[in-house]
Amino acid sequence: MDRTPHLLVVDDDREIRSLLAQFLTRHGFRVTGAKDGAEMMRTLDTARVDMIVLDLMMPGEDGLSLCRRLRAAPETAQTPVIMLTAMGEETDRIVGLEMGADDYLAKPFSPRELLARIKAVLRRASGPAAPGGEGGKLLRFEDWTLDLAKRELRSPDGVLVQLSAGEYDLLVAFVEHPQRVLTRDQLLDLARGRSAVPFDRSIDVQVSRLRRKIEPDPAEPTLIKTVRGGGYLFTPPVVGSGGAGS
Amino acid sequence: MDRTPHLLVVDDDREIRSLLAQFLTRHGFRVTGAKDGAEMMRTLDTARVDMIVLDLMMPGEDGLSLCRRLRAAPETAQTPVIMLTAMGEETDRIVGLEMGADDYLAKPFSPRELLARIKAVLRRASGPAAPGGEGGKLLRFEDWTLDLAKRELRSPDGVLVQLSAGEYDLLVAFVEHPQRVLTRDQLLDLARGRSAVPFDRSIDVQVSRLRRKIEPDPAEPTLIKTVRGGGYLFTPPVVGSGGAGS
DNA sequence: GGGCACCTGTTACACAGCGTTACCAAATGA
DNA sequence: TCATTTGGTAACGCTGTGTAACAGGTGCCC
Repeated sequence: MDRTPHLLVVDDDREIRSLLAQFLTRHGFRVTGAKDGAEMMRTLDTARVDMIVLDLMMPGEDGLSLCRRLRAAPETAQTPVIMLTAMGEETDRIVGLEMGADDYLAKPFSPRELLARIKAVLRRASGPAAPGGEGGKLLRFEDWTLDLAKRELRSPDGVLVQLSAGEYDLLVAFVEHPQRVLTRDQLLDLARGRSAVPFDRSIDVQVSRLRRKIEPDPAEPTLIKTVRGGGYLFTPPVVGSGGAGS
Repeated sequence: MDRTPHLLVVDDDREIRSLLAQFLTRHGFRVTGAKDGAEMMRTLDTARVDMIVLDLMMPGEDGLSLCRRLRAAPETAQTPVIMLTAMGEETDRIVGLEMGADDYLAKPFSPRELLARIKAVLRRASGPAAPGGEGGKLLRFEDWTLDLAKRELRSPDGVLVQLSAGEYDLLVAFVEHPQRVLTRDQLLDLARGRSAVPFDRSIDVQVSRLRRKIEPDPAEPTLIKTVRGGGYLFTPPVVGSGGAGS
């Protein structure tokens, strides 16, 4: 299962579609392009889409009309829409928001801005139906299951593993940033919300305690690897996560 | 150990390069300058670079075109780019995604602002784990398998070979630049992110240790050959992703 | 409130990784 | 051949990491 948020970019300009796709993919999204309303509808018919980035000005049916259709159909009424407007279309922008877009962005816009808006809208929408964002409550790695709602960890044989609060928080920090080297500072920030004091060894000790509970052989760790001079690395891929932002 | 982020500043104006280098160095970054695309590529070929600050307007190949090339090459597709644009005519048209940069800054800008953007982009770049196909992080040479996600090396018979962090980093440097002579300086930069001190023999020693673990006969190395007066050469072809070249 | 169980950060010590040094061998050049 | 340069690697010491032991803190129960 793939919980990476899936974006649908609708724009008649092939160049823009491709640049957007490239940029957003690089930042952890799955992106599909559509050159017009028909292609958009075809995609929506067959794929789960977490959000639509919609150009306002398009030949044929324009973004406004498409947005109205999206809102009218029950399957897409809840799907967030970000509207791209050309500069100087201020009035249209208002109409766009009235039409049911969740946000808008005036061209030309900076990539950083687009990314911020997308994340904000996804976060806002991740409450009820949308499974993107932080939606998934079950995270799986190797054959372990981490239940974020219940704060429970189940081993591959389904046994409940008792974790202390600190161990659990540390594990969540790892699981939400898998396959990346995390410094002790980052882990301290993610799991404890504080920064390091000189000669702080608390992360080391906590990692050691966590390993004792989840590693098949704590003396030869495979799940949580040490990177000398760097920090620690959670090695297995994690599924069920929406890849938390920074 | 030197894990300070390495920035590559590309600008044809020697003055600007030097000022930026000075300022950013003072704020804890390692900075390399390049006066044009060719110099940029040469640096990227042999050094680990965490981020590129790229001037848009340059004689010869301009920033936009360079940025496209960066995005097209698998080794640099993920490297964040901040674009420096001259305020004025072109700016509005270009500012958007057209450039494929992660952020942009209009000249004249305050150094403080650049610093803030750099930090923001670096923070963001380490956010969601790089996508691009799950489990695609496998590199193979001869019959060895190097798993970049898990930081593991498997021998031809599938046995896990225990590598220390330093040995692993060195091997990655080799594997990512196979079949070309790498000087000790380049290896030091790629594997340790630092530059050589006088009479530095650490690479020699580390190569020796690595050979002991991966060469069939360490006395007669075949994988890592010594190039007298030049450096070392990783001989086997590497498949999986990103052969060097260009 | 006192006793108790549990958690978490600190300290201390053992050990392993890495850079430096030193010495030797191999390659190069005369 | 010898002299010189260059690379291989053993040995050593510094530094980073694993973890046992300890101490203070917190919440619970009687």
